[in-house]
Amino acid sequence: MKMANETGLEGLIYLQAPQPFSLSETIGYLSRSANECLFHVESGRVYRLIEVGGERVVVEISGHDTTVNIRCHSDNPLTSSVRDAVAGHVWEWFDFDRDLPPFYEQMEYCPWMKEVARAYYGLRIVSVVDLFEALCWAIMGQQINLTFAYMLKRRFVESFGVQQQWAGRNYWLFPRPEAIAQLHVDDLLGLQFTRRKAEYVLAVARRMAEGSLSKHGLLRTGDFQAARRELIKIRGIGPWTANYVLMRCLRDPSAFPVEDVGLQNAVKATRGMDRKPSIAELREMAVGWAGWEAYATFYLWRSLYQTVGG
DNA sequence: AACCAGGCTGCTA
DNA sequence: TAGCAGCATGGT
Repeated sequence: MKMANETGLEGLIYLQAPQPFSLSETIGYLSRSANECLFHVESGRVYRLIEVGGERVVVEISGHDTTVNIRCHSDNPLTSSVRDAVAGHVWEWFDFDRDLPPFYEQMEYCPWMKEVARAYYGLRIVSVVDLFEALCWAIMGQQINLTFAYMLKRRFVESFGVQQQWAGRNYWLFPRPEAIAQLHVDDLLGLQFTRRKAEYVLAVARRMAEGSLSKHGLLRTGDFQAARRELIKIRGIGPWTANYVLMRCLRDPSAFPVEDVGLQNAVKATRGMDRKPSIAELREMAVGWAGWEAYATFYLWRSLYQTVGG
């Protein structure tokens, strides 16, 4: 991983953000749900508990578009290796490796998408760094409204996750596959998982716990298509879920969850259609996005809700 | 109260 | 191979 000008002093890390980058748009995206249980936004700052190198650190993110400040709160003094790992985590979280100008150049040829691209200029895909979290979140979100999906996630996290307090507030780490692998379907039915979703999540947890499924393994060849095929072989992971995970976790900029109802509704609203586009129509509309489908999708999702800004 | 929701599986033809 | 019923449950 390449990191630009990362320096640190005690618990403070400065990341020089690649340009363009908009921290306020990013925070706007992170503010989309009041029901989010894994991080929160307060006074324009993002707070989240992460675990890197065996160390648990509450990161507090502030700053501006050119420099992102990460204040680290931990029980132990930060070693340089943990500091590097925190910096790397945030770097990936905000997709700082991406060279974004080609995306905007390409969107200029799509009359309606270029407006969306301009509206959220500097927004980068906020990734879900942990593969297990990304898979579970996608499975939980299948065919239900987002409000209910957030509730399912909260119950799952608060039942089986790792809790830590800082400054009088509870923070949670997403449950580990090893913990979930030991559960039974019945343990999740009480959280209002459907039987199917419970089966899917447990099977994914067991694969990850035994090591037959991992982020590194999926990315090993660098072939996103191969990763997609491997994911779709798993029961409960269909095209939408595979593409969602490729987009949010494996960071394939061409991943395209075309089956996504939210995306369809965003296109309908953006283009003033009187109905949702069919999947075939959406594919046709997206031919000009080639290579950047994930970014176009993310921007369209962003257009679905309004925030007061960072 | 019907219809929708960030789909997937497994059965039919 | 393609089409589709059934799933299961909360939100609006």
